[in-house]
Amino acid sequence: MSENEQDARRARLEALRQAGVDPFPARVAEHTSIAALRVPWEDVSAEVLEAEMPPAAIAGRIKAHRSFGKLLFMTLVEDGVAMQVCLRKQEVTPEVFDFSKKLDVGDFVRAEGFVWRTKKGELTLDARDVTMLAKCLQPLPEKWHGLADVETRYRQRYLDLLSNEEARTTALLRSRVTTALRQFLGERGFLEVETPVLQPIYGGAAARPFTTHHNMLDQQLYLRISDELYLKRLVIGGLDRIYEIGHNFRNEGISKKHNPEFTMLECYQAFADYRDMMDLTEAMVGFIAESVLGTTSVEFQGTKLELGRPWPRITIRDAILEKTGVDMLAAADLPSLQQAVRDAGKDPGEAPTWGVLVDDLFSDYVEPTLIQPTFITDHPVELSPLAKRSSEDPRLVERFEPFIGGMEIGNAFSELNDPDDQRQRFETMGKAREQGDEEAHPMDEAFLLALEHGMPPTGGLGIGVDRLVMVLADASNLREVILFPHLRPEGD
RNA sequence: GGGCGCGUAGCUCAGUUGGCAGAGCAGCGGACUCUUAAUCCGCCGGUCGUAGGUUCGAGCCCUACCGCGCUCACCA
Repeated sequence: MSENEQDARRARLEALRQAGVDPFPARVAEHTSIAALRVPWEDVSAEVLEAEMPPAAIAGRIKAHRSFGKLLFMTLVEDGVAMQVCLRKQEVTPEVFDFSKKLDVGDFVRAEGFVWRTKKGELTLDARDVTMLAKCLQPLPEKWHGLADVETRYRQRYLDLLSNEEARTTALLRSRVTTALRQFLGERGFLEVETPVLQPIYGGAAARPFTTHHNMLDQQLYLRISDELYLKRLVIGGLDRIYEIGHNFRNEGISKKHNPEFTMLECYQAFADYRDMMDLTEAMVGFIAESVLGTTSVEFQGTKLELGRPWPRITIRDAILEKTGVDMLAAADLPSLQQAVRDAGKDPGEAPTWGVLVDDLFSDYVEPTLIQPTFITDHPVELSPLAKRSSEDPRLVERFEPFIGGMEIGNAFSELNDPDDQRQRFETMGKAREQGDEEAHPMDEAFLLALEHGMPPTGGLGIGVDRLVMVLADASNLREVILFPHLRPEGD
């Protein structure tokens, strides 16, 4: 016979049907989870098991299948936990033995028998009956080397999860992170809310949006680039402590730190400012690390990070001054800042405005050095259209960004609640748009109307959940912590 | 978008100077009552990413394209 493996599996599927066996039954007869079954018997001796013969039934996917003449072993896996099953020809009907011999790796079965221990000491289910739960028609990745092809790991993540322990570990870790996040915020009285993904006007960040269309309304809509403007409306409405964990969509480049859709936590606390949000951020990240890893000390890309509080708080002015010798506040317009940069022996580049040059200096000379958790604070107002002005310097805002591992993992500020100032900021952004800045914020009259109804002093915080998970999972690429990262369509 | 690298059997990978496309695992047939990467014997399995070109002859050299990775640029 020269059939390939798929054909062979199809043939066995047909044979089952011919024999009157449903290869995809709906019901699974009574069984115990493998994890739960192992617990009471893990340390019980072969002699005791032999004498007691505890009856048991388990269900799982066949991970390995080894057959001898009159003896057969297979390993079942259920929810990540494995257990060996054996069939002895003299103990089962010829039908059951024959059926079991023809099972494929990847099939799901239920096995019923007695808890037992082999001569090699392995806890095993000595089966008397085996039934089909679901046929697997495709061969699974090789048992020894697993699945290494990066593209296949992303496109067919289920294979990655099945064959690479690390993929499973990361998925579990990510889930525990969001659980811990909800626990942390819930304990502090924050309410989880949901706001629109489809928005008539996008806002809350500087980014190009994805555009879509509602057919019946004949309305252009955008996939949100941020939840911010809706969450603030809720604060105005008296929901004083709220958060949302959801996807944002930004129509930009893809890199190991950027996916077109990513998970953002945004939370807002009325009667708080950005200092309070720094306290909250430190406590939150520490709590999450402690919850999922049991420690705030983590290894990230070869460096030990201490995520416990307190984190240094450095103004963006001081950070740039320290790394470049340039004082952005002493050189408070574009030409003088450019000159200061040149005087420091560095290239000011093509930055069109003072604020952008500040941002460039920060990105080039400071950001890569922020390995240990650090708050960078007090950004130029020009870069922060939704943040409240600093009472000490109107050129700056009460804003901070937390950095870990050289990555920006969030953004936060004392929220701008002066509707007239907010209108001016929008208008400034409007001019930038006219000058070709596609990422500048569009005017949002509905949001301004909401602000005019009064928003309390409020602290707002956004955390890039994917990047935080990267740090905790020691992942070098965002795609490792996103189950289905965006890829180009498969070519031919 | 630029640069560099990669793409060979279902999976993991070899493939020499351009000279008949290979191994292990998986699969198929057989042996086997304690294996757990089972073992042993036999067999099947290929659009060498795609399309062109050079050559007597291309997995290998050249060109274009597709996909993936790294990196730079762009970008929170």
